[in-house]
Amino acid sequence: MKTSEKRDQILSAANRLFEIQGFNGTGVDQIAAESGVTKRTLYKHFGSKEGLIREVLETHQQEMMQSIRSAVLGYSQDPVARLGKCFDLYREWFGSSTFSGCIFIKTLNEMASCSPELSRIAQASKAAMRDFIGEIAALGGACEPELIAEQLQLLLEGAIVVAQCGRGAAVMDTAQSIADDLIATAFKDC
Amino acid sequence: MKTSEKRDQILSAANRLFEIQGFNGTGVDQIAAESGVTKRTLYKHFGSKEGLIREVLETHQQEMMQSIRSAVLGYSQDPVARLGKCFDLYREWFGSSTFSGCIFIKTLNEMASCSPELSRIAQASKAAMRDFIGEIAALGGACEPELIAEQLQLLLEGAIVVAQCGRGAAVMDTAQSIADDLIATAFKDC
DNA sequence: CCAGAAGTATACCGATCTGTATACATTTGA
DNA sequence: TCAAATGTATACAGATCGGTATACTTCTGG
Repeated sequence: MKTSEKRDQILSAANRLFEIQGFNGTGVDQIAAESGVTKRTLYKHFGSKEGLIREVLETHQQEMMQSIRSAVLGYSQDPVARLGKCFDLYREWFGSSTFSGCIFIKTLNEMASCSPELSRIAQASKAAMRDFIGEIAALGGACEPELIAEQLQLLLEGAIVVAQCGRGAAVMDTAQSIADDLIATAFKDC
Repeated sequence: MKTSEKRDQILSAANRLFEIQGFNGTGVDQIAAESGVTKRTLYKHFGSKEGLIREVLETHQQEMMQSIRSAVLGYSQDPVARLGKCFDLYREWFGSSTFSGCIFIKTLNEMASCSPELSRIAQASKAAMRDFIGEIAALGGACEPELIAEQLQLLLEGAIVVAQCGRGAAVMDTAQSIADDLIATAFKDC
């Protein structure tokens, strides 16, 4: 019952507009208009604007993690190559013409004071990505999986911000070179 | 003529509210009320909300860089200690009870689509911090000042985001340990 | 077959938004 | 000293905000 074409159109348009204009900068009317539905339909599906944002974030998180998981796990069996693949995916993201930052960072920056619920979802998304890196490291036999996960997360989040500052995908040259050293260390002598 | 008590009160309240609630989440009425001035006075000083935001960002940038400069340059003559001091300052920032992210990252996330002018100011702020790190490194005789500057910027920006994700100041343990290695390398053999 | 779910179209509500108008008070510097 | 600058107080304009009401249509599955 959760599957509906109109519903997906709304989620897709809302996600796109929130990424470009932010949450408070995007009105419900605009989302309805660009989804090709009426406001009535939108509210039937999501109840409120905050409900819509919640669904957008959760759907985005689910699809993103699934996409990263399959790309990384299918790329190689080697943990070093797998972690490198994560950075490649971020590089692609930054290079895409529609890149305009991370919707979860946006959530923390814009909604933290008015919605603990949305903050929690955003934080959970970041934790899930860090845990995924930790899983890869642990499966590959890293000395301290949680340490390398936190280190790489630091680089990836920093890269998002620096890419937004006008450096684009080029920042990944720097990020990946630091990551290579950290990864090498994480799989040495243990 | 640019110095005025009321003007400073407005800038201070606006800066605080923007950091907590974001730009679109903060109304001019609220800023005026919490500054203890009327909207009329606010508009006499800044012309428009965007004009106010611009002044807030430029003032914030000026005061922040001055504060960091004096703290870092006064702390030691040793470039390694100076760079470490930058990380200490960020750790203090994350640990403060009012920490709620970086106002320039907020600007890029919320205003990029509606104000290239504000985006430019935010990007310039990030570039200024990176250049400052580059200066310290260059003065200290680093092999590649611009490289270490970009590397440390990556870590500092990442730390801001991760700190916002609930890790708080603890993330600086990880960031600083990576930075120590990068800094050691930057000042070795050249 | 037909009932209920899902959608459209349009108008509306009260609140809030940025920004302005009018009229008066206070401060201050040449 | 007195005029300009700066401020207060209040009301208002026009637009947009999130969200709802009414009335009608279309799709779909048991």
